[in-house]
Amino acid sequence: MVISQNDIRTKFKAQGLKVTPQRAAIYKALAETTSHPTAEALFQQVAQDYPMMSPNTVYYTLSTLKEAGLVKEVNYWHDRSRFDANVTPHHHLICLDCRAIFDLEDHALNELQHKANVPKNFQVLSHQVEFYGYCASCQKAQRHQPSTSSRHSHVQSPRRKS
Amino acid sequence: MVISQNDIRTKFKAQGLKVTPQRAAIYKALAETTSHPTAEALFQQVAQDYPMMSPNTVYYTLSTLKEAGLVKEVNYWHDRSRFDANVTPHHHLICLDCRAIFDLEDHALNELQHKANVPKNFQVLSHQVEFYGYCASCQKAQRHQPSTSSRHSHVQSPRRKS
DNA sequence: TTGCTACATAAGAATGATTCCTAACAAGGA
DNA sequence: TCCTTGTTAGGAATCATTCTTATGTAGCAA
Repeated sequence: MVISQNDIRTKFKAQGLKVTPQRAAIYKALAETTSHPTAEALFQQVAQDYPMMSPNTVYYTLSTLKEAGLVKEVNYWHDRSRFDANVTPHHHLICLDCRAIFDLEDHALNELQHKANVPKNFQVLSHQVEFYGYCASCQKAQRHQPSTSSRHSHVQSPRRKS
Repeated sequence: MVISQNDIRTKFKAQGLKVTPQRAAIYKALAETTSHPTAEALFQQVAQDYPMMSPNTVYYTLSTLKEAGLVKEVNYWHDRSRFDANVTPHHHLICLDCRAIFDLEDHALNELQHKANVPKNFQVLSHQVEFYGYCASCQKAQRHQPSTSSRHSHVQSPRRKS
């Protein structure tokens, strides 16, 4: 999907973001693919037009665009491996604040892969539903404290700020 | 949930795994929690009983148990961040072989969070369904080649072996 | 148009989860 | 009990991501 400089400018302005050539190029590259690239892949591509580009800028820009809601991190939960000895099909509730993961058993959800509109040429072996939101404790905490991050600890906090 | 040494021995034997004290302790710790711990958290806990334990052993053991199907990595897709400029609700098909991510639009899936059996005290903001399996290309490739990993490249391969 | 200010960029160093390498060890079969 | 092979511990290496800092520039105001 092609996206014009004007579209980009409009989107950025709407979020109060400065429009810089690097920033626009990174967003353009991401908006014109459906391949869910890594930061590094984006860097490789954009660097062809901007040889001085630093990987740093890609990380910084993606983080900014993410905060502005213009891009999404597909694998939100990528920071560290999390393990489970429960290998039967089940699903997860993920707290965006304290990052706790709760199990959700819901038989109806287990049937999705037979019902969803998956293209025939993709062979599905399993699936998993992730619900994102706030757990009971974090909802309570939010009534009293400003909304920074992890205020209390069911779980160890992420290794990096965000 | 309590799990006996005998249960552990039985499960391990069934998969042809040696039963070592460290390995049993790591599995026991994981089987007795629903908190989806990180490797480091498991290490912290198990190290209380096995002061000589190395983090290395935890990683190695988890990888072994994972291959044996005794444990699961919750966030399969944790290795590197992947980005998407499509911020509208949609879902993903994830190829276990080449690790490509394909978009899936399915309006019915978008309604799940209103239908699923989520506890009332968890406030759901969004959700996402991930289907795991093999994409068309990887299915074809598997007819000819032994099943190691990434054989062809829609996408850059992971930075580490598995 | 020009100058200012705040935010953006580049470059390099630092961080930290995970993996690699290797030597000593031990489980389990013979 | 002995051997073989997979396991463990320790330390070094890897590499995505973040931090730090100095320089650059977008966008507003005059």
